[in-house]
Parts: sequence; structure tokens; C-alpha cells
Amino acid sequence: MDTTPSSSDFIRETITEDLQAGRVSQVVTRFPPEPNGYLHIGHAKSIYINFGVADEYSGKTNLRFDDTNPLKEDSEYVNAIKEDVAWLGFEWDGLFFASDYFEEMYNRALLLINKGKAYVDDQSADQVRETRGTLTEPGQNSPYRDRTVEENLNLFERMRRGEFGDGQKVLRAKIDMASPNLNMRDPVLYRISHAVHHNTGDKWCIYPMYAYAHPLEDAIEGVTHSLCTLEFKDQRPLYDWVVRECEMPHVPHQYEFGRLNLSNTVMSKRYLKKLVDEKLVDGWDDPRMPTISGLRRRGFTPESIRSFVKELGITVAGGEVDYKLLEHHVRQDLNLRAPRTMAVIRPLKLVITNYPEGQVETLDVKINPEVPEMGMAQVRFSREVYIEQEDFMEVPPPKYHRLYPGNEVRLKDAYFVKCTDVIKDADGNVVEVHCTYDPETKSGSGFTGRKVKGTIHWVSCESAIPAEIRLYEPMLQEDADNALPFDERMNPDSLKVEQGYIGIDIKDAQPQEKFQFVRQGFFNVDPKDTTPDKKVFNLIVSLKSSFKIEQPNTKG
RNA sequence: UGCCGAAUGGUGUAAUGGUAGCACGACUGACUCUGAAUCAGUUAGUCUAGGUUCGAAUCCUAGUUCGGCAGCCA
Repeated sequence: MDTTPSSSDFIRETITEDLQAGRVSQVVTRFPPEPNGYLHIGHAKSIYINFGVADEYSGKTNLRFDDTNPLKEDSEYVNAIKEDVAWLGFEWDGLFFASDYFEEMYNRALLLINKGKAYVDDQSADQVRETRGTLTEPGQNSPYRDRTVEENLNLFERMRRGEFGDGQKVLRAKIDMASPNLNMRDPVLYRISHAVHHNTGDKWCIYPMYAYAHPLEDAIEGVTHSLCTLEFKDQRPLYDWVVRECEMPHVPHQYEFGRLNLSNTVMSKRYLKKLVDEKLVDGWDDPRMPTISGLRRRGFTPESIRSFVKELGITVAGGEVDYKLLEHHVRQDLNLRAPRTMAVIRPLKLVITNYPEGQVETLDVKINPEVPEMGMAQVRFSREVYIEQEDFMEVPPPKYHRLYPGNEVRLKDAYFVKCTDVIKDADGNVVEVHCTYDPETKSGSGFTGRKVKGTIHWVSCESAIPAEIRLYEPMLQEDADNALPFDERMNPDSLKVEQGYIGIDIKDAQPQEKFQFVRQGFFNVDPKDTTPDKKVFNLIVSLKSSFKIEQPNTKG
């Protein structure tokens, strides 16, 4: 895959040392998503780190579903996650579920109880919270903290048998209610939840908490380096406590890296789910979503996502990456891979008054000038063509090289045309532009008589194929205050739908095929809404442009 | 006023006691049948104050700022 060496970082340094010192013989990592939503670009970083680092050291990586909370999890998410990881280009060694380990986890809990390291607490959730203390004050011991081993064993077994209702009892670790690390103040290990689990059905009514389950999962699978994001940093002592006190034969270690934050991007699974549930977007794969499936449908390539996250590196410093960097990577990838085509997004009819009526020419055009091997395609040219509305202005601003009355431009791959007339409707809107063309200026004829500053794209009216073109902007407003809740930052213009035209050269385009609409951007054939009768194109990313119209842009 | 962690151009990231570099962005210019791409260039940085050292982004001390942590979520 991506074989260029990555620079060193604290994780790779640790692994190198562990290998050299013989502490581990083979690197084993895992990517442990909870199947409670779809993966997003932030997960792509974690996936890249876990799979990529292991791969560099000829190690193994498991895909493990951290499914310890039946209330939020669903097999729909399991399938989506598997598809996304595979699409990104990673192959897992083992495919596991935390729920496969429930029996072993239960037995280890019994061990903890027998050692006097865990107890059943009858306090309510509220009481537990109230007695946990605060950031500056220690907590208080539970009145049930000193139950006998026998009593704890009996109670815990009855919890499992379903003798108690949700929330009536929990199993807690007995550590230190005065610890400055809140995670060590007798954390809950098991809670009661009479819920159907996507994998184990109704076999269990007690479920282990993440802090207890995760280290055991790692230990069971022989994970050597458990790589997670920074918010778990404070749990490290508890992680080590669980592995040690449960007397796991294999001892994994946890290392934390900074998660990815992207500018103007919702990276909260919870909020993304809300957008989906409230139908504010067209599902998890809405092209505006930062989900892997959304990016895929939008038209991003796995290669571009990989090279993007690779460039981020592995650090612990927090920050926010400009989404322009992601755009750069996809442009760079698609520039060499995407066929060029002329498509008109907002059409304006241009009539060539001195071109013979009824005449149609077939022109050969390069599919990708950057990559001659991609060959040639054919397009049609006739007396009437559609051009882009923004390529004509009746009153041009400074440095406007496109069409305006009296100005001559090239119709790309065809002829020079000079604007002679403007047709307007009753409201004064420009509805048609009239030009004359010069037959001597045909593309490829070698004409050098004069030059024009502008070249514009077009589609021949007689064979133009209507297409729906969807233009996207970030879901969050560019200049909104980051402190504001997402609801107040949503960009009302994140989706704009246009009815445009494509040429016959891409009439057979298939879902997920990507093109560069010349002078405009890269587009993907939408796989969901495209029908045999009508193609839908998603804007992946626009082309950069160094031309900015100065002052108010009142079209036409 | 608890614990943990982090601070290098606008953004991300290198430099592991020895010339502060790379990428993105922005801005110039060249080229151009894509105002793209490409090429050339410009811009701009070690949080602060002390200390150690021939020499500090790097080590030490203090401070400042930012982030994470008080789910029976993960």
C-alpha cells in the first residue's frame, strides 16, 4: 500500500524499543469501534494508526467491536463499519466481538470479588455520583463497600441470574475513593441492563463497563500496544489495575494519541446520529457527512483519505486541521486519475449566428491532458451550445477574461467566438447570448493569427444530456463561533441542487465514477440517486481558482 | 483552588544539546486551449521569565495559555 516511511513518533519509538528489548515478539494492535454509529474521518486516523503501525512492524491488527452496551448498539453498524474499514484498504487479522468474551470477563470478576477487590453496591446511580466527590474533594466510601466475599459472590451471581432490576445493583472495583484520579474512585465494573444485545441476545442482563472490559479484551487477544485517543489517558492506571488484578497472563499496554479535529466539521458521533435520526441529512452516507460512507458517496478516494491522515502524523498535542488539507489530498489524487469532461452546471444558451444550421461536428478531445495514455474522447459541437452563466457578463469586472459584448474567447476544443448580441427577457435577465465564430480558429488547426485570454467550456445543445448536479459546502458555517452549539452553526447552504447538462462523452458513466468537470471541480456519480434516466453528480471538491471577481457579483 | 497532558509561521508537522525544515493556506510571477495542473518566488514560527551550557525549540525552575477527566457511555 503506502510504503514510504513515516517519520518517527512516540508510538513507533516505543514499539521499536519493545521489540529490541524483547518485551514483545510481534506487534499486535486493534481497532475497537463501538457499533453505535458509522465511522467518520476521525476514525480513519485511528484506523490508519492501528493498522498502519502494526503493518510497518509486520504485526497483526484485529477489528474488534466493543459491544458492551446493548442499548446503543446494532448489527447495522457492525456491517457498515466492516465495509468502511475494508473500503479504506485495511485487512484485519482477527474479527472479534467484546461480547464473545463476556463469560471470561464474568469469571475474572469473580476472581476480583474473591480477592476482595470488587464489591456489589446497592446505591443508586445518583448516590454513587454524589459520593464520588469532586475534582477537589475526595469521595466517600459506599456503605456496602465492606460486604463479605461470600455475600458479594452471592449477590453478583444473582445479578447475573436476573434477580434484580436495571440500576438496582452494580459491581464496583474496590480501589480508592480518595484518589486524585476520579477513574480510580471505585469505578463501576458491571451494571444491570435487561436489554437485548445484538450479538448475545438475552443471554446476559449484566454488562461490563468499558473501563473493565477493554483491558481484558486487549489481554485476551494478545494485543501488545493498545492505541487509543487522549480522552482515555486518565484511565491508564485503571487499565493497568484491571489487567494486573484480573491476573491476565498477557499484559497489554495502552498509549494515547491526539484525536483528529477538522475545521467546520461535526466530529461527534452523537450529533451525527441526531442529524440522521431527525432526517436533517440523507442518512449516514449523505455526501455532506464526514462519515467514511458519506465521503465515499461524495466521491473521495480511499487513497486520498489515507494520504491525508498519514500526513497528520501521530502526536498528543491538540489542534484543528484545516479541511483544505483534505481537499488538497483528494485534488492531488484525482488530478491524475479523473477523466476530464465539459459539463455545464448553470446553463446559458449561446447561439453562433454564422454557424450553419443543422450542422454537427464531432471533435476529438483529450481525456486527461496530464495523462496522455488515457486517450481521446469525442464530443459534439453545433450552432447552439450551453455555456456557464458565470462565463458571461454584460458588464465585465476588471480582469474578466470570459465572454462579454465585443469580446472574443475560445470555446474549449472548438472555435473562437465573439459576442455580438445579448437577448434578455421581460425582466432584464440575460437568456441568450449571440456570437459569431471564426472557422479558421478551430482547435488543433494550428491557427496562430491571434490569441484570446479566455477559454470557456460548453456542451452542445443538440446532444446535451440533462443531469442533476449537487454542490456542497461545509455543514457548519465557516466563520461561526466554535463555542456555539452545532444547531446554531449549521450552514443552510450546505447543499445546492442545480439542473445542468453533461455531454455524450460521459453518457455511460457509472455510479461512483469520478470526473473533472473542466474549470469547475471533481464530481462523482451519486450511487444512490442516479437512475437509468437521470444521472446525479456530487461535487467532491472544486478546482482552486486564483480569479476572484472584485466587488459585488451581480451576474449577467 | 484536584489530577493528567500539551504548547514551533494562519493550520498541521519535523528538528531527540549543534544551520529552525516540510506540507497546506495566502500572496507574486512564468506558463497555459482548464483563471486548474506545473514551475519559480514571497510571506510567516520556537508561549513568557529566569537558569544550566561554548551552544537550548530541545535540559532545569517558575509562570501563562489551552485540552481532557466528576455516565450504571465508549
